[in-house]
Amino acid sequence: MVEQKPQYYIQSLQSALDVLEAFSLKEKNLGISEISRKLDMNKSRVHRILVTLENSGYVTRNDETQKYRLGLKLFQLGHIVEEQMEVRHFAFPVMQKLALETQETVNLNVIHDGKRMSVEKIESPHEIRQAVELGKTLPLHSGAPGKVLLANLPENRINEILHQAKLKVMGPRTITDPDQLIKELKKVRELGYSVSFEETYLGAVSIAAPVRDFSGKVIAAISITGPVSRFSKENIERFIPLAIQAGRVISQALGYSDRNENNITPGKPE
Amino acid sequence: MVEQKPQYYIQSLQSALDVLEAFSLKEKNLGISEISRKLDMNKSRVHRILVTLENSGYVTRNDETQKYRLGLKLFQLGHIVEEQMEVRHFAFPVMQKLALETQETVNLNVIHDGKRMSVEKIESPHEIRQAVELGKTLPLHSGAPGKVLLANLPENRINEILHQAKLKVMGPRTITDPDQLIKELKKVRELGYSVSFEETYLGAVSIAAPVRDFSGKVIAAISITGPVSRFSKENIERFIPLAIQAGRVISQALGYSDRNENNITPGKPE
DNA sequence: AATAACACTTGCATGTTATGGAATTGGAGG
DNA sequence: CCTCCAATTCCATAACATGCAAGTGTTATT
Repeated sequence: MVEQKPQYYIQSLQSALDVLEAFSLKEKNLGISEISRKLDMNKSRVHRILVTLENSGYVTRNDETQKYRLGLKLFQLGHIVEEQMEVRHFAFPVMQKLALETQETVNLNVIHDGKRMSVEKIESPHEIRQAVELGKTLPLHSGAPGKVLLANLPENRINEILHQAKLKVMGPRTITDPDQLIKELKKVRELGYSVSFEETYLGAVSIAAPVRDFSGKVIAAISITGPVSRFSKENIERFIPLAIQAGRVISQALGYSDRNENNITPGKPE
Repeated sequence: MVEQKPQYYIQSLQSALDVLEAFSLKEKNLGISEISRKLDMNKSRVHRILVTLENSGYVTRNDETQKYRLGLKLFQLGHIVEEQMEVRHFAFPVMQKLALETQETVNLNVIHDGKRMSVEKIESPHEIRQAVELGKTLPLHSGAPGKVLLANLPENRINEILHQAKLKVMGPRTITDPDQLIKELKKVRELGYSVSFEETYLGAVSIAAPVRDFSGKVIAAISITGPVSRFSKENIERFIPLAIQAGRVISQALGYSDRNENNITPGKPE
């Protein structure tokens, strides 16, 4: 929304995309006037956009309430995206193994739009566990998977993200000082993994390691998350190499050859 | 595409949606000229649409090949749709039970855009099994789940679908004669289930039963699918009541009260 | 190495068509 | 019955999406 706009681009289409993005799990049902207010758009414009979107199944209307929701066409397109993400296929069996070994929730995270997003998950069998919503986005500066992804971005991108706005406090121990974060990210690059205590959620610990493609670029982060109560010092020390190893196995499946394991292979600058 | 267009609708937006739908699992990577040819659109128009879509993450561009693919924003929106489909949540445990009892692939299907679409699946543990792509659409006139969904549509919709074009042959035994299909659909309504032999795929058998919402309207079909070799007469006779029962349990979870089990409750006309 | 073929990008003039505003209809609540 | 708010419809206007044509770049062909 506050992005710089490319030169050749279509404003009317952008408004329609904004309308789609006005919907969320928290606000699944929206009426024309609501959207109109929320996006500060003329009502007739919103109306016409919704009529067009509905005609192609991007939204559906509930005849009773007259409100709209996101439609099945998005389910369909979303699953095409899901299917074509190669990393998910390679990652899944490795994630299963990791989940079995740790009995904790395992996630695969990627960067989307300057945030991190979970694209695959296996939930812990414990009653108390992290429940993940696939597709939900969280900031990069908070939590182990975010830090792994952020740490391996080109330096200018890191600075952009750290300085673009005040870093949002997500949990009790979110690091919001850019300088401290820069140090932390350096450590993440050197160690090849990241741990976070309650940075994003109260009572949650995460351990994350990078996943690289054939070129060595970090394209995802694999993470183990669970409640502080089960993440004893011993468990954490056991989990860290498991996470690193899992990341490495997926990377190799993607064609990355990890010849010199002690060498730091920085993310390929774009 | 050949739909009648509502009065108040935005052509430029429609073109952009058409561009999105030009992508599929078979054609995941498309260049500007390809799309331009495929949709008979001016190249600069396609270019500008893609720039705008890319800017919001609806498509991504591969810098090497210069081609575009569908982007993570669609994954995200798709998962919102997935989460908010109540029927999936109620259906899942019932589907698990059904899969366990039959050891065959179980699917939940809904109607989308005059076709049937699988929105949830549990695959058979057997090596030889139906492999389902969630989100893929198939015609309603072919296969047990399609017939269950079609049979419970209002009569005018049925006629529309059966007569709008020549019914496509999908498998060795697809029924393409509208009159024969109408008889078949009547039977499906009376019996409360449907069986299909190789109507959609060579060697595949399906059994499907309806799922109703609180109002009695059929909103989904639950199906069991597998290879002819395992669908002996005895197995089919065993599976049919299991499918019906599964559909009934889900319907009840949705608030449908099945007071008179022998009464036919037709789909509520819109 | 030269040339052809093709894909993507850009600029600009044009008129199509998306837009805002205002008026109308419809439904919910008091 | 009246009020309020939401959705729908109409219409005049000019904003801006569009097509065309030229430009750049890359790959294939001779």
